Amino acid sequence: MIDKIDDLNWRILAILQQNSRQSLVEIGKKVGLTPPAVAERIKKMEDSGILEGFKAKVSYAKAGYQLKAIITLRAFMGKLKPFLEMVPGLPEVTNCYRITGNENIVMEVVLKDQGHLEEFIDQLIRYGETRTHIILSDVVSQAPIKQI
Amino acid sequence: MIDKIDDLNWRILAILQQNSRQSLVEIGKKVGLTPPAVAERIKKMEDSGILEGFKAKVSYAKAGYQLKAIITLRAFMGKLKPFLEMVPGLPEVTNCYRITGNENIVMEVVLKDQGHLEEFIDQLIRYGETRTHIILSDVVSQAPIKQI
DNA sequence: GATGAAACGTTGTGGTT
DNA sequence: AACCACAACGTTTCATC
Repeated sequence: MIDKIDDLNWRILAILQQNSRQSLVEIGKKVGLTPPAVAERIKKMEDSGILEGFKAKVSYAKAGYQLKAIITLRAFMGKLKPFLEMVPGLPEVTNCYRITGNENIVMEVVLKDQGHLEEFIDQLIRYGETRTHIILSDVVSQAPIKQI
Repeated sequence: MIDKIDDLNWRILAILQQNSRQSLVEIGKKVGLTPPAVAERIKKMEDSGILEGFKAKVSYAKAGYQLKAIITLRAFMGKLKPFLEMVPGLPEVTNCYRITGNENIVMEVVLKDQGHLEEFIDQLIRYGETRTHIILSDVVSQAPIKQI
């Protein structure tokens, strides 16, 4: 397996992060390799775990989720574990992290409307104290990972 | 253009969000359509903006970013606009949102190590007061959007 | 990594419901 | 309007160098 990423692979990663639906011919032209060489490099990066997958990005708004929010949770004593087991089942939660600091959890959630937000927060109050921040706009959204 | 998503399209979206590198033949088998019918549905969803794109997911850790953090910023008077113009140029910032509440901004950042984190925070102090939370673990990560 | 051939997938046309 | 069948085209993959 490979562990360091060379410049050519960084360029391939940049291309695939921007748009993964390009043919090996197109990618090869951009980086100066033949299609089989590109295919082999992509396969090796998948095998080594650098490339975790290829996913479609769906518009939250067009899918009917008009509201996004950041919610932090400060779990009650003994309620963190039940929360961690329950949260992957919530369809509204797109990201959830355990964090250091006064709060234990931060979540990014998508919601239909304010009523939906209210219902969602009501589900959480038995696990801990929440703080909600409505997202007004995306400044940076899923920026590609760049070379250090 | 289409504005509502029918059940068949939701199933196609679920498949593409899980793995966008499946052939039209495979997708067609799963949803009970022929490849041209699947292709036409995907094209229409792209045209209407429901499908925003196809992107490769890269491992932060394997790319050399050992640390993730959530940083909130409470911008100083007159410093929010300069910050919003500057932040898309920071390679460490993968997501950045304007939010309601006491803080104006929440960011998700990737970093090499603690020294890198320190340097990064130092860049921000001229724009406002920051609060940093190290991410200990991912509980939910880029969950697919589901049907309401 | 390149080349060339075979296998496979995608895309367009025409026709059906 | 949405889908199917089939053919033409492009892409991926595999053997060999």
